[in-house]
Amino acid sequence: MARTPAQKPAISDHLAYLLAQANREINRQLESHLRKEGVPVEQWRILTILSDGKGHSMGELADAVLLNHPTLTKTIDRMVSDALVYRVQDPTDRRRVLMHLSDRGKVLAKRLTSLAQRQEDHIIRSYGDKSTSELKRLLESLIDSTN
Amino acid sequence: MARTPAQKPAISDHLAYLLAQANREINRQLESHLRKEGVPVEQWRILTILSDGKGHSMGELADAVLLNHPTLTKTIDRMVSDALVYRVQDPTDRRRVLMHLSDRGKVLAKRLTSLAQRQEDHIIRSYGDKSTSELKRLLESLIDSTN
DNA sequence: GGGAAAACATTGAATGTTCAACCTTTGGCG
DNA sequence: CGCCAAAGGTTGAACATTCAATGTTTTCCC
Repeated sequence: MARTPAQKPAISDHLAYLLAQANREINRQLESHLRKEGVPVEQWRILTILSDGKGHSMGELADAVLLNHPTLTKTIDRMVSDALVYRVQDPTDRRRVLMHLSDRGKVLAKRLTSLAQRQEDHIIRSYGDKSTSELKRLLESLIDSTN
Repeated sequence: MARTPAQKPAISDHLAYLLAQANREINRQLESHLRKEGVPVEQWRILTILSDGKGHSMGELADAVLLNHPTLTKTIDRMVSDALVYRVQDPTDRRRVLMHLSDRGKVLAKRLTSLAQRQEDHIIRSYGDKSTSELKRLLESLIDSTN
């Protein structure tokens, strides 16, 4: 009697795998766009978050830019050396440090925004407007469902 | 005259950011499931790919498991030390090395498959069957569109 | 056939990340 | 008040990843 083949679980059926693959691909693309300014993706995220002009604590920042604390500390050390950002002690809570963009940081952030926008446009062109929005919507709701 | 506010580009509008965030979240989940066997996600991928019983070259594997070559070489070194996999020189092309699962590796792979499946089920329960399939479909097509 | 170029995998050094331990400051509460 | 636990951030050592360079083997092509 012919049984349906037991169909090995292909790894590409796993959401975890597809996400990792898509993320890798898109991240590569973004990297290659940001290469013009020689800035790593993580620093682009930091600069973008800080662009709102408010001071952000290290904890907030770490969450927002998807880095864990020690990694962020060291990344920020580098950016301070490059005079892109600076630390200010929070006057109302002296455990906390508030990060700010320097003038140099602001200028760079602006240039990066436009490079990142260029990537986004590129994706939309090759992948489609409709699909892109729909994918974003689903990702947001997936992220929500994990909290 | 009231202008619409210039709406700073929020980072969470970027597909690149949403993908990174979702990937991070789901990867964490998967990690915590695999923790029962103390195996990193990358090794789960390797074991799963090799589970088809065919020998895979390092190059193939690197692509399939989303690692670049030097990283894979070193990961495989560890797995060889743990007697999970072994190298065989390709008889038809002596530049290549074909990777195989050891018996120990096969046993572990089986256990991991069930842990990973448990995560997938968990996602489907909390996020929904429909959304999950739709998200997978969109991710696949995004990945396609980048090649 | 023979020599140059490409493909495959690995290596060592430089770089980046993580884990656990640490210091300081704050908040809670007896 | 005074103590102790928790929160915020940093550090140093262990670990993992990356980049460029290397050694083989194969392919191409004259």
